[in-house]
Amino acid sequence: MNTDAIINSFKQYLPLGKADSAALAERLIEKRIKRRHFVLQQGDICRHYSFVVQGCLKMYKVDDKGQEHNLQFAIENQWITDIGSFHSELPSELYIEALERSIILQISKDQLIYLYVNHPKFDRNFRVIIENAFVDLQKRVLQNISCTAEERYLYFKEKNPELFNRISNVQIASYIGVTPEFLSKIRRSLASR
Amino acid sequence: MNTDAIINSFKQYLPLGKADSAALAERLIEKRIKRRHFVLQQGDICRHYSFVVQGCLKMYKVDDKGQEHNLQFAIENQWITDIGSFHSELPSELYIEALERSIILQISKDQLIYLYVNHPKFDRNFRVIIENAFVDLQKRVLQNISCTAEERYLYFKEKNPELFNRISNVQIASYIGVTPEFLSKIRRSLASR
DNA sequence: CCAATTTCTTAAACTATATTAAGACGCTTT
DNA sequence: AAAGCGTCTTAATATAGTTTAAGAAATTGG
Repeated sequence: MNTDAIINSFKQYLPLGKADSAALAERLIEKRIKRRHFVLQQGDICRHYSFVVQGCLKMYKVDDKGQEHNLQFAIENQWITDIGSFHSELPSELYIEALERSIILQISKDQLIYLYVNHPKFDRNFRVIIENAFVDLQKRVLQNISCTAEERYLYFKEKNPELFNRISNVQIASYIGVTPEFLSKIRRSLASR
Repeated sequence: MNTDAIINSFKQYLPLGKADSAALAERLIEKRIKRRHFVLQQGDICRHYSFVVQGCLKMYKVDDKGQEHNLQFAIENQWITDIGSFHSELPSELYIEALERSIILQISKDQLIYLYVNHPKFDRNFRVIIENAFVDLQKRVLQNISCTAEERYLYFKEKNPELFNRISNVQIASYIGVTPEFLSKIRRSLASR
């Protein structure tokens, strides 16, 4: 199990010392997920935070009509989890599914609390991670209530260049909240300018 | 300055001891805000977390066309701040404005960090507050990309009964992301069933 | 490599929402 | 009482986005 990436990823916040890193490494579980396989399914309790070492995951909800709505993607060095279910220990309404063959590192609630209590840096680090995610999510809400689908598409492309070239337009359409047909129309209109 | 409400509000998470409560109370600033006056204006750095003791505030963005888009409301016992600006110390793009004559308690970044370092319960408490806000925000994104305006309106009403009867329809329309005229249409259609 | 599946696109008809303009109502302020 | 202001509504017209259906191109699984 290679934990370099995850330990490295904390460097941007409060870097971990040797003891912190070791404590973390001991508590991680590595999983390999095939394309189209699930890390979390609706109805299950989300028991882990997952860090993507390699690959790409999506988290989404399926509505009454069976349509999928993408809430979040995660590629290398990003975290993904249903925080609501994780903390409440109630069944999740979401799926987390691999878009590519992926390798993830997971930590359970018990182990995370152990880290919070015994290695205070994790407390701070995870708060910063959530705060950043929160700010991004606020921007997304503002966009959803104030921008056109075309603007949301261009913003997604600009802010996620890596992801943009890695996933299908169907996935992007589901994320920005339009049908694939309409996204196709947007793309044609943009191309012809 | 009455700090009962704010100390009480932490009870639902990790209750504060006497020393914690006193440390917090010492670091709060009380402000009285008149209707239509600002706690934060676009271009200013957001220097405080604000806790509403009494009254009602809204946080919103003004777009290029001068339209307001409501990101968040806060009534009694709720927190409001531009977390992005607060942490980055960069100018905010948002306004926080009083919809009613309000009383708030504010804490600055320095003082908050002091609490985090010397009274670890605040670390945990503020993380939980943000996690809960994060989960609500995710639900709102999911709604925005998957529900009709009518569904968003009904959900808002159900989840915010207090607020619903306290603010104008113009404010609700701006929050759910439709024009006031269209909200009026939705309401007529609902009334006639 | 083949067969199956998914993806992307097009177009026409339809539905949801925005825009513009106008008038009615209730609240404040003078 | 009058004037002004914000709110709510209505309606006509315009635009944004969905639905349905179909076919071609690309990707994937065996």
